Amino acid sequence: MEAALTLVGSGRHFASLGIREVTRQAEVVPTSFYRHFTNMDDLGLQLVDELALVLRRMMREARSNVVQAEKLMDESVAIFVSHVQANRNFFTFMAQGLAGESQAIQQGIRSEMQFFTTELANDLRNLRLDEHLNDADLHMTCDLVVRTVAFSLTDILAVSAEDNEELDRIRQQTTQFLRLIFLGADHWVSR
Amino acid sequence: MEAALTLVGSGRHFASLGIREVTRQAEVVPTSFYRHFTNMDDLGLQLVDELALVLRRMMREARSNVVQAEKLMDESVAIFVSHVQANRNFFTFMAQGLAGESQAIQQGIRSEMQFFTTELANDLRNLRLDEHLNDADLHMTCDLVVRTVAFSLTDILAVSAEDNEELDRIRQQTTQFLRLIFLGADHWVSR
DNA sequence: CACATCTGTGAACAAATGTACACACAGGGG
DNA sequence: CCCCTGTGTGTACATTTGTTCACAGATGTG
Repeated sequence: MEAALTLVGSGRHFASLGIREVTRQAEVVPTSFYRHFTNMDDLGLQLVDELALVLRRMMREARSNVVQAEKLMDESVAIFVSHVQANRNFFTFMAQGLAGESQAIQQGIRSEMQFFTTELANDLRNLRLDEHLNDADLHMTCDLVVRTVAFSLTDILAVSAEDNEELDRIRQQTTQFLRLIFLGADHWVSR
Repeated sequence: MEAALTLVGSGRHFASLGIREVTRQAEVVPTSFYRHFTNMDDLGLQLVDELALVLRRMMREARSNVVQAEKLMDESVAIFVSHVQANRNFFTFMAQGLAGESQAIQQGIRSEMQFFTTELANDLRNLRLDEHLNDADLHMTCDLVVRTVAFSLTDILAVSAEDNEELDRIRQQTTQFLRLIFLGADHWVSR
């Protein structure tokens, strides 16, 4: 799995990886592959499972950093970006899987995002933010937020990890997106 | 190119297609491939060029349908969805390329989206909407809109083309996203 | 008509791929 | 101590792949 991620991180697309290629990278004989996976698809699914862990760790850190609603967005975005940097290959895999991977993998990533959305909605409820929104509308808002952040993934991954100038631009832009969304949510009238 | 799109439409990922595979689908001998392309990457780039045409056609139709600001969003979303249906394979290719394809292809799709964003901003200016926004903020808003619609692509492509019920849900959801964004834009204060 | 340009064909080949099988060795539980 | 289970190895083979080359028919232009 690590070998697959390495290859993905080096510009290859997961869907185009072969068994032999992965085992070569893992410095293991091709036959060994079948000891752990039946398929490349199988490997992908297990990667999704690990990805879930990465996301949960990120969520935990974001939650523990809630100091004030004021800086909430800037800090959350910053945490997101730094986690992407720290797990670049994982997130590259995720970005690739958002649209394109096998049915099952795509489904897995998608449901992970849904989970994330739900958790975010809960958190906002607990923080007593956006109290004028009913559950459906709050969920809708969070959905849009998660999508927006997920999309910014492609921006982050498109720039080299050291280009701090550009990274800062992305952070700023993403924050602005979120600000715009929540501003809309503020004035949203639930029916 | 048509053969490649067909394969992509049938669940394969573009990055995993081989020359022989494509020529087989095209009912042509492998050697013929080199008469037209040097690479699979080359083929992909030419697909991006054609994709640009598809997008422009869609934009034209959306523009000609501007009747009133009231229904603008619903109709634009409807036009988008119907174009995706009509060019399913093309849009599948686009969704795959948003994150994952070779550097050049990804870059191509990305710049096509930027073009789209700029055009949208121009249109809104001409319609005298959101006049309180400065150019930068209007562009930012349009960027978010385009991203949101692009993301909904993955939703549309994930459901079968006949599931009208689910499609309607997606249309409705996307429209709501846009409504939320523009509501935010309404109250945005440009500095 | 002659000619150049495009596009497609067939045969060929070295390289790589997925998968199967029999075997080896390590570790831990009975 | 023995044996079972998990993991890795080496060999093997039929398929598939990318790419090459020389050749053939169509096309349109002079």
